[in-house]
Amino acid sequence: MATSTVENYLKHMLLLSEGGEELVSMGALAEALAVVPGTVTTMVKALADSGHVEHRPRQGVRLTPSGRRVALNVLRKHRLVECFLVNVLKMDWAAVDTEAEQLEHAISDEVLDRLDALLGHPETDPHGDPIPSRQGKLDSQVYATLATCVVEKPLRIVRITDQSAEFLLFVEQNGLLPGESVRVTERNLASGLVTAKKTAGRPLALSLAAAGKILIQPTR
Amino acid sequence: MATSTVENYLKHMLLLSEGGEELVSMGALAEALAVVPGTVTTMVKALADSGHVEHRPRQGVRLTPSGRRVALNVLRKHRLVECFLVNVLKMDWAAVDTEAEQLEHAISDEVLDRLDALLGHPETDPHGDPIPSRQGKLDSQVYATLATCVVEKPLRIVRITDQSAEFLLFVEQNGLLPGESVRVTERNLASGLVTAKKTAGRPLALSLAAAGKILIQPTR
DNA sequence: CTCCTTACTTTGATTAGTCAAAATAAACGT
DNA sequence: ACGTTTATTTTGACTAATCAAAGTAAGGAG
Repeated sequence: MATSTVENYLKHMLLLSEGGEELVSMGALAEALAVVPGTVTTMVKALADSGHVEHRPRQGVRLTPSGRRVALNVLRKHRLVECFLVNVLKMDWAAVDTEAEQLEHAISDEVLDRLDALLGHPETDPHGDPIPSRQGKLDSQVYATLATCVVEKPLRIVRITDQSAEFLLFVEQNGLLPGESVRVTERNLASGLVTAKKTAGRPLALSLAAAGKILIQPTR
Repeated sequence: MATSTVENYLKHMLLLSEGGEELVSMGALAEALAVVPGTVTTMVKALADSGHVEHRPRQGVRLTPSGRRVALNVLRKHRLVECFLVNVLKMDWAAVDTEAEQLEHAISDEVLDRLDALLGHPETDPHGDPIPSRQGKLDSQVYATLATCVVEKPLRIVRITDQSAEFLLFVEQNGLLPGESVRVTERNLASGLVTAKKTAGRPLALSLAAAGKILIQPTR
């Protein structure tokens, strides 16, 4: 069995390679895992020996099919646990990521399946992040964001791509949860400001950086 | 925070000292934790340094109040998780101990409290083992067993003190679950055999060793 | 082309937890 | 009381994961 450290390395490689790039850099991984780069190099070499990754020295690292399988399983656990914590235990949206970080390494596949059934086989977690299927299929649809969408068109929020409690709290308090309807009334590249408005609500200003973390799709 | 290894040492000390004895021996701990005795000695000395136990060289070890507090918290997590797995996820009675072994170190106090509420503040887990209260109170009532009770008196099974899947499966298949009514029709010390009979059922023979793992109380 | 910056790798050391096997102490039987 | 058994402790070594700091490669900027 993979240790939880190994599971974390693989999970973060998956998350970092989601964003399109093929090879994941040591620096990005070190950042994500909160360790120094030297540690990552060492660990990645070990992971390469065990066949979970392919390491191109000085270039980056890529998951092998076996590594990807492990990573998807961990991600599935993480996101289903988040669903459980929010939907069943009614926990705070912003706190569940930290909790799931621990639980994802402790729950068995058996528990995972039963949790999945209990929750009615959800397709996304409370933040809108897609849940990998039992067979390892992960929805990798590319969405527009409040920073890139067409102005004045009606939109639906589908996903928040920042798990920090701080940002999630902000999102929650301004009613920008996945599923909500919204439209962008103004976008000023020069000032870096985006103004969004819920169907029945006052306008809300956000930075381009923040707007870029809110994924949307056109309504209808 | 205590590592899960530390939590396991403390938990097993608590369980081993439940049986009345004051000092827990290195050998018993090593056995329970499936490590060699030398490892336990080393670890116990570290635990003593951190104030969780009091170590009497060549005699044994005892939990300090702080160690006991940690141990009770872990045990509470373990047993509440077992309740959850059986009552909510409908998992197999005999399998949940192993699962809980992992989860007890991964769930936060926050999740613990919500789980407790969800389950309706149960007092015992599915095997009848008492759940420590949030304040650290643990029911330490001493029960009679099928090996020690009065013959022919009506009894109620309250607890099974063996978590091995093998034994639990046997218990389950013969309907000796906690809550069931039963009486001992015969006990032969020479042959080491106990015969038990459910109110409406055929007599069942067990060894004294097995009978001693089934705790009971007289009905009414 | 050379120097500089930046990312990456290597090296040596550290911590937690473990085992094997040797050393020691206590208890026990005759 | 003496030697033997048994439990415990000690010692030396190992693995996983980590960091600090020194070394190395690759890609610009001039």
